[in-house]
Amino acid sequence: MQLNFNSPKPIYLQMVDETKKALVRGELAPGDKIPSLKERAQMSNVNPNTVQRAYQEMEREGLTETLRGQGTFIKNDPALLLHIRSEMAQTAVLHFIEEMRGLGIEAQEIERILRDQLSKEKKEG
Amino acid sequence: MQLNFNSPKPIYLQMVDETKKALVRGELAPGDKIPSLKERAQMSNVNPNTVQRAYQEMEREGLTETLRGQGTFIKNDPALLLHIRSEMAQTAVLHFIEEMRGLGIEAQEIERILRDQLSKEKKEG
Amino acid sequence: MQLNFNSPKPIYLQMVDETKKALVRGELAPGDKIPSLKERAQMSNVNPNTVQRAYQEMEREGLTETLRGQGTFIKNDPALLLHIRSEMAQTAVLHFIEEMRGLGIEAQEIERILRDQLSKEKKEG
Amino acid sequence: MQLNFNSPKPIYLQMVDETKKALVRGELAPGDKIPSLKERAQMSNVNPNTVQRAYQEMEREGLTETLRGQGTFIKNDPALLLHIRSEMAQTAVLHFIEEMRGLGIEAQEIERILRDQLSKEKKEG
DNA sequence: GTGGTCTAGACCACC
DNA sequence: GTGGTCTAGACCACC
Repeated sequence: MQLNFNSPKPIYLQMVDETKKALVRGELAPGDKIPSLKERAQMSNVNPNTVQRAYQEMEREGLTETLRGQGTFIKNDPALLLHIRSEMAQTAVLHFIEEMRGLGIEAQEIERILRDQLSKEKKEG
Repeated sequence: MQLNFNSPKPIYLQMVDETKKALVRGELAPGDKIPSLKERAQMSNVNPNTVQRAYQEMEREGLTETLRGQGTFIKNDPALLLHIRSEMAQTAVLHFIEEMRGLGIEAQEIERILRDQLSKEKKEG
Repeated sequence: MQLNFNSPKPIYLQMVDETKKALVRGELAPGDKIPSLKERAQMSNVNPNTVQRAYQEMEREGLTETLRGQGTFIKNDPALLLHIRSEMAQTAVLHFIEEMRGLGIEAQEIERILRDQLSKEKKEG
Repeated sequence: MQLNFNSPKPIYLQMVDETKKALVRGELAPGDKIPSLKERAQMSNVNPNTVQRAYQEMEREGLTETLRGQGTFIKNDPALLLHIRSEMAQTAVLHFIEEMRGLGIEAQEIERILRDQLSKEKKEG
């Protein structure tokens, strides 16, 4: 859960994204309780109201549900994980292609650039 | 030159990026005069102060130079275009890979997802 | 006895209303014993403190009476049922009219909208 | 714009409803600018953050749109007014019928009670 | 302890 | 001046 306090992207949205990623990576599972507002606020060194805004957004998106006085839980919906995974991957790939096209770079070269970078990282990593 | 006024990315940085992309795509060439603050402000429906900040940033990055009383010009440096192109493509591909890894998706599947999307767009487009 | 835990209306008041409705519908009768705090708390999946507050409120409104060691009973007052029925119906109709007037909808159209909805439900139901 | 500070219904939701009603009653029109956060906060004797939450909710529901630095406007969508009017009237009538059914009161008597109240108000008013 | 609402007030980008 | 984000901290209903 690394937050970038200098990013123009609001912290509460970064928190939503990080929660989705944790779910997709299997670090969270449907039905899991997520930390309370105050716990998360302390962990992330952020104001509880900011956490609340993130949790509110997640609830609005159908990612979590809240049980009064008990806390907030990842929705226990088996399709949720796959849905979020494909949604986020789709967003990322579309954004990438759009960026490259904005540079006048087309399909073949886009693929090549990705392949080059991946194999470069493999050698180095 | 499409600006997204709801993006958290500051408008002036969006303007810098759009100028870079126009250059890379060949819509602008080294040595070209770019619009005056006021022209650009009207074209983009943006406050002249915002344009000024974009122009300052471009100057700071070595992308443009201003000739007193004559206006602002894309720097007449033959290497500039290639440099910006590879810099922006590099940024995009690194960002994309990082996003996908954040979802627990690794090299092979990243390539597959990109390939799928590109061929899907080819069919549809 | 359906409680809405996301309603802004306090749970204990929802419980009072539900008890009144059960009485008016004849599911409870004057003189009937109502469940103990603990029973009701378990049935409704609610904290006993919340039930207690509901029971206090019902006592305060003259709806119930408690006999030491024997439990809580719907008051054995023949007029009670009719009184509550007309009071709740009155509250509902006044609230409805006020809502509709707030939308600039006047008597004739209010009646029409109600009639339409009732006949629609009749056909469907 | 009368707010009830003692209602359990959150103030920000009351503000959303009041704005919808003003629109339906014709006191606001599509395209109109609504008061700025600070103006509205002063007018309503409420904290600007509370107003902002109301405005945010209206934006989320597609009722308004925000132009950076210029303010918040009722969306200029001709269908909006009728849509909200019928949505709110529908909600009210369904709620009313449900309340009455909860009291064991059925169609004919529901209609009669409404008619009686309306003609009573006519005589008195 | 748990989330929900609200106040008070700061700082920011943009007009 | 305009809305957007964030902090700090209060009070509430419910557990």
